[in-house]
Amino acid sequence: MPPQAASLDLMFQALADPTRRAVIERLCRGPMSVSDLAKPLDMTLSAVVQHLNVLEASGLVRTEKVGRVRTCRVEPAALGMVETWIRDRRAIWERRLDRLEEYLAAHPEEPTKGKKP
Amino acid sequence: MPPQAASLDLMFQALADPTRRAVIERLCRGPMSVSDLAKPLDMTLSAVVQHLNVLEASGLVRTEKVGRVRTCRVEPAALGMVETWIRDRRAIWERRLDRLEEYLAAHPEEPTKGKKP
DNA sequence: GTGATACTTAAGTGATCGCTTCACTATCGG
DNA sequence: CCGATAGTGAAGCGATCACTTAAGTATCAC
Repeated sequence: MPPQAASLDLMFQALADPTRRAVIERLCRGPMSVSDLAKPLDMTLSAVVQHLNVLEASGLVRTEKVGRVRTCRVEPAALGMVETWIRDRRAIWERRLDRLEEYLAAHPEEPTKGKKP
Repeated sequence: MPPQAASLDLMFQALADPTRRAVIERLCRGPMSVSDLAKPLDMTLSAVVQHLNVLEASGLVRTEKVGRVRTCRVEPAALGMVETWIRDRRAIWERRLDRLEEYLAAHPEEPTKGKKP
């Protein structure tokens, strides 16, 4: 799989499932095999593997097979992409707020279309 | 709708769709009516309203109807929740990396289970 | 009032999702 | 070699998704 070919779509999609978020949380503490990841999850190994495929396709998780065990680890750069998108939106929103305050400071006590008695 | 009753599930789900992310990007620049939001989107007004329902249910967007026009705006606190989740994961991952470096510094040139000839 | 505007609601459709079962392949330990 | 372990692949199934069309309601401008 190409390294940075992952899209925000796939990442957000992957993060939308609680099972997959739980997998990521565990992998942030250290790499783990598929079976170990599956142990606390209340579903078949097959289902876990399918979740892992989604996570890997999104770029959030990278896996490597040695012998018969596939070891999974998080790809922090991918999480960083998501974080960046959100931070950028917030920055734009905050910049807008600043301009609004500036405007209100420049036009104090503007009547705001006061109602007629 | 209850104010902070929104879940990460719904937020990530909402953000997983490119149309909905585009809506959020536009709303970060300022509030907008449903029809204005719909104008550049290549789909029916009905479809846009459905996307907005998803966004509002997730807590990412708040809307208010005055007369016959519904005005939509982003809810930055919700975006903050998503950002926090990601930042927390990254923090855990980085803390782990630090411990690893510490360990490697304390045990320099550890043979790493050298292969027997 | 009339007519246009701004949604709203319901029903339907084809695609994708999350999961299961079952059968299968590879690898390791002894 | 054998049996257990670790994972793979495909088919199927009910639920949800992202739309559409079509018909409705409420508000505004005149």
